[in-house]
Amino acid sequence: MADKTTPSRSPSSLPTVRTISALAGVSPSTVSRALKGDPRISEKTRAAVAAIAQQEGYAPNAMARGLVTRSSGVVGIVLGNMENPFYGELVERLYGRLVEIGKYPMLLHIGGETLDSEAIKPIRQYQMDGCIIAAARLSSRAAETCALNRLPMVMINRVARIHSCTVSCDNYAGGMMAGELLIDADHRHIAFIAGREDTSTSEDRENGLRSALRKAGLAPEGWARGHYTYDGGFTAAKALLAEKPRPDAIFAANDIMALGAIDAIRDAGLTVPDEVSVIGFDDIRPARWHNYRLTTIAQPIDAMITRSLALLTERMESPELSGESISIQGEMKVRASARLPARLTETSAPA
Amino acid sequence: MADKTTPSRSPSSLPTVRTISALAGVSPSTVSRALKGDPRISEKTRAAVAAIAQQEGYAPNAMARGLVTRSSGVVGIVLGNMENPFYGELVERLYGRLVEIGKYPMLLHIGGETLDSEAIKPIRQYQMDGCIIAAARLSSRAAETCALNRLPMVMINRVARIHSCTVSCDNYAGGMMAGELLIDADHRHIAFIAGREDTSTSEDRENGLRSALRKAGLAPEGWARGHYTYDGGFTAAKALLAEKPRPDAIFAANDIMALGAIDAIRDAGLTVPDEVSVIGFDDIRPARWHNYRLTTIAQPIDAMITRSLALLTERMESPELSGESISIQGEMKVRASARLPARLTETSAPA
DNA sequence: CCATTTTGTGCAATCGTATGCGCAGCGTGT
DNA sequence: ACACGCTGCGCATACGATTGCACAAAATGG
Repeated sequence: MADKTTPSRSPSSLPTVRTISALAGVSPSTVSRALKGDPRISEKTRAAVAAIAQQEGYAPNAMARGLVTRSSGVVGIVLGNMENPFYGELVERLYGRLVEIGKYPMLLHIGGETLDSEAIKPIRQYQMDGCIIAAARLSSRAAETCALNRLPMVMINRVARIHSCTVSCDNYAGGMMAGELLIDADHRHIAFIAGREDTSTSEDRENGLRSALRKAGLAPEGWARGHYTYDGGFTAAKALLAEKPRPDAIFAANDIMALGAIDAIRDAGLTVPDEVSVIGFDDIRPARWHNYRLTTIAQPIDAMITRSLALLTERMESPELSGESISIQGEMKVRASARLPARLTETSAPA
Repeated sequence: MADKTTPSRSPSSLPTVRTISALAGVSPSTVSRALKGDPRISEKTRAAVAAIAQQEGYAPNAMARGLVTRSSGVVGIVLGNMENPFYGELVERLYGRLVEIGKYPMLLHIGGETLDSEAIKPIRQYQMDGCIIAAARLSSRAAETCALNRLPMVMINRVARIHSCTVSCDNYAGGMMAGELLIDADHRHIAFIAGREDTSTSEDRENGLRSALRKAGLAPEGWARGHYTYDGGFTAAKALLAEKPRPDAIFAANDIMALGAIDAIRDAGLTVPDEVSVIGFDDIRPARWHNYRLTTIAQPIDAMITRSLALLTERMESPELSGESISIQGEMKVRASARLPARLTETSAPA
């Protein structure tokens, strides 16, 4: 009843390479080669096969292919806490760039800080081609496993404890820019709201600020932890405002905390930036909202993605390449949440 | 040199079922059965195999397994515009629930409205077990393909044009609740900010509002489109405020537009809720921010996920099940952006 | 016109797992 | 003691694509 070329299966079943080869009157190998443009296949056959494949809506089974090529076309991605819109923006843009290079993103983890070996299991099970890790770190056992398997991997916004690739914004320079802007505007009591403990991003931004302060002969005044959340930023700012002398400027390690800080300042009956200036980091979309108009250092998301993917694809071709760290300059976005230095205002406000 | 059980491969290579079977002195089939608890395997062998597998860090290759079982363990997810924090929250929670049932989410699309057949290609290539589509719809060709392949699929917050599953908040009831609250608080000029064209969510919420207005003998006043974005909500509100009579309340089809509306109202020198009340829909996290304290109808995200996954898993077992639509009641969160009805305030404000 | 290269295609093995079926070995009933 | 059923496990094949190698046909050179 069922001949060899069309084994008896439910009619809705997907076409396989055999279906196409039967229809085209060639062997499965020829179909496979034709479809991927192997130069050994004549142009005539290639066109014929392509036409039939197109018409039948054939697409090679990724699992079968992955089994033999040992490359699944899947790259894992792990994201930070989704309360922070930064990761939404990141994944949105990252997604598009990945499919452009023929890779599909599988979610490995969201929102946790440290990935244990359980969390990275799917990497092995699905033989992922690579992995992009934003704002998380690996447990030492997990890192070991990845290194052992030579998994191409790039961390965004966290330095890895193992020898691997890192792409980040130049957090130190960003912190310095923030500090300089505040100092230029004659702020003398500058406080800092830190992110989560033990995160290089927060530490680097803080160190940048401190360096600017030191250069100006100032000491840091006021420090609180905001855990990278809105509520954290809010309560941190509340605490800072209660100190004496009250800070006249606050630099938060990320935007979402900065927004919390602005709300806390206003909640305390003070105005931004007249009584307290606020600067954030990231340039998430809410930073542009009319109510906030947050002055901030924008992370160069697109550039970071470009570099990340370059590092990744290089290593997918040559796994022996060693780790590399790239840091890209951020751009200061001057808005309304921080008082401007006199030299900037005098031209725009001649009255 | 290389014996049969350990074919010559790079030393870092992953253990396979053969590795384990050789170590345990049993056949590969026994290993496979032992690890999935086949009752035909004796307890003793099972334990021995499990121990070795554990020690070697063995995990079955998902692609090889998927190839024969015709089920990949992957479910596709498509998300709406990530400017809206709602989808960040959704994916964060959805992710956890999926891994609980042993499925891994692969991103299929983000932010676009209509999925063409190109976009759903990975569904076939990776033989996905199912698909969860939030705030998007399928082109008719794409829908056809899915139906043909009997792909279990559930749409969140959009009704499908084909016979499939839908889970959504009861948008009509939600719109009505919003309307009733505003009317109770003696608002008489109630405007609406719509989302994107042709989205059932926006239309249902609007119809709910209209129904409440009708019941109170009121006509809707003011209508503008906000495209489900902050900026859209901002400009829509600006336009509405310029109309005469000026609306004394605005109901926006989602929170992000409502926040834009609040900012527009304040930007116009008016206060919320004294001069204009605002109600949103979703209960995204920024709605709780101190600056906004947005009164809104909360989407029951967890319940929606639960029901979605139930529909999905049912259909993964029995693909012949027909489509089903579930709508779940939302919960009104009364905050500070809408004036309260007298009956609610008199007890709490006895002065 | 024959030998040799080039070009295009097919055969068959392979990737790692799952599973129908067969087959030992053991226990049990008569 | 013999037949029979039951338990526990292995053999072999299938899943769908890729790819090294062999090989036929066509092109080329002498």
